[in-house]
Amino acid sequence: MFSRLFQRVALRPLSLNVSSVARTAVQPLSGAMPPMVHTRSLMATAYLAMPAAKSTVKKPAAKKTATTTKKAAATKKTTASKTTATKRKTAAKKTTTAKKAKGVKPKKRVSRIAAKAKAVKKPKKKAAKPKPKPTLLKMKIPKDQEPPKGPGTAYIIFVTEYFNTHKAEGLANARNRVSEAAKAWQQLSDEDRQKYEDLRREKVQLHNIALTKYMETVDPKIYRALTLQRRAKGKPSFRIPEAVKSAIDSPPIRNPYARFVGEYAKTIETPADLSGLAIGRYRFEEAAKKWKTMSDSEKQIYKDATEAEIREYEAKKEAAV
DNA sequence: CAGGTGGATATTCTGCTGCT
DNA sequence: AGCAGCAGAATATCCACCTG
Repeated sequence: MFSRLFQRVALRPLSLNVSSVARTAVQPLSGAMPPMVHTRSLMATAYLAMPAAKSTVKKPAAKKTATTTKKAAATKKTTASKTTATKRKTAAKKTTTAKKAKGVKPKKRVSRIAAKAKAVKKPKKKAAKPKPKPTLLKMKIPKDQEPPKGPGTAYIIFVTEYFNTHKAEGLANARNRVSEAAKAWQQLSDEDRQKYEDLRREKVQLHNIALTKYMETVDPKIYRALTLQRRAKGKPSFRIPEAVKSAIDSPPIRNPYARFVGEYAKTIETPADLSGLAIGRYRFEEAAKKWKTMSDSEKQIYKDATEAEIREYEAKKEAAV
C-alpha cells in the first residue's frame, strides 16, 4: 500500500507551482553572487532540440574563416567540433586540478572525427529496417513542445540590442556587425554593462517562470522522450533549475524506513578511519541492523508518521481542488 | 540574431549502502 | 524516492567572439 502511494507521490515532480517559482526566481537578485539561476541548464536543454550533427559538422568549415588576429584562438579552437561531451571530460579533468594535460585534446578530436564518420555511414541500416516502430527514443519532439531556451548572457543581450539599433545603418555582413558590436561592448562603461547584466537577470526570472510553466504543461510522454533521447546522445540527464525545483508544491513523503534512518543516523558514531562513501555505507548498515532488531510496535511509530503525512497531503490536495 | 564556443571557476549532483 | 555523508564528477556560469 505504501509503495503505491509513494509511487504516486514520486510522479508529482512535474506538477509545479508557478507563482512560487516566480517568487523563488526573483530572489537570486540580491548578493554579489546570485545563487544559481541555471540559465545554462536551459541552454543545455536546447541541445535536445539541436541535432547533434549540426554543431559537430558545421564548425570545421567555419573555423577556416577565422581572421589572422585570432591565430591563437584559432589554434586553440581547431577542435572546433568539440561537443559538450568533450567539454564534460575537460571539466572533469579540471576538477582534478593539476591533471590538465593539454596534449590529450588531439586524441579526442581524432576519435570524435572517427565517430562522426561512422555516424555518416549509418544511413545504410535504414534500408534494412524499413519499418522502425515509433519509440520514445525516435519520437520527434514538436517545436512547441521543446523546453524554453535559456536567456543568454549579458553580452548576447547587448549584441541583440546592438543589431536592432543599427539595423538601418546598412552595416556590411553579419560577421562585421558582430565585430562592431564586440568593440562597442568593450567600450561600454561598467555602469552600462551592469544594465545588461540586470536585464539578463530579469530574463533569467522570466525564463524560470517559462520553464515552470513548461514543466507543468508538457506531455509526460514528450518529457520522457526528451529524457531518453538526451541520454541516448550521451548527454547528462535533464536538470531542473533550483529556482524551479523549489517550486514543487509539497515536500516528498518519506517512507517509514527512511524516516527511521534519518532519525537514527544522527545517533551513530562513525569510526574515525572511515571517509567519503564508507561513512554513508557504515551508517546505512548500522541503521539496517537496528531496524531488523526492532519490534513491530517500535516500527509502528514510523509507519504512523508516514501515514499521517500522506493524509495531510491528501487533505491539502482536496482543499486545493 | 539567438545562442554556441572554450577555459576557468563556482555550484550541484552522483554514487553507495538497506529498506519500504 | 527518500534517509546521511562526502569525495569526486558533472554541470552552470562567465566573457568575448563567432556562427549559420
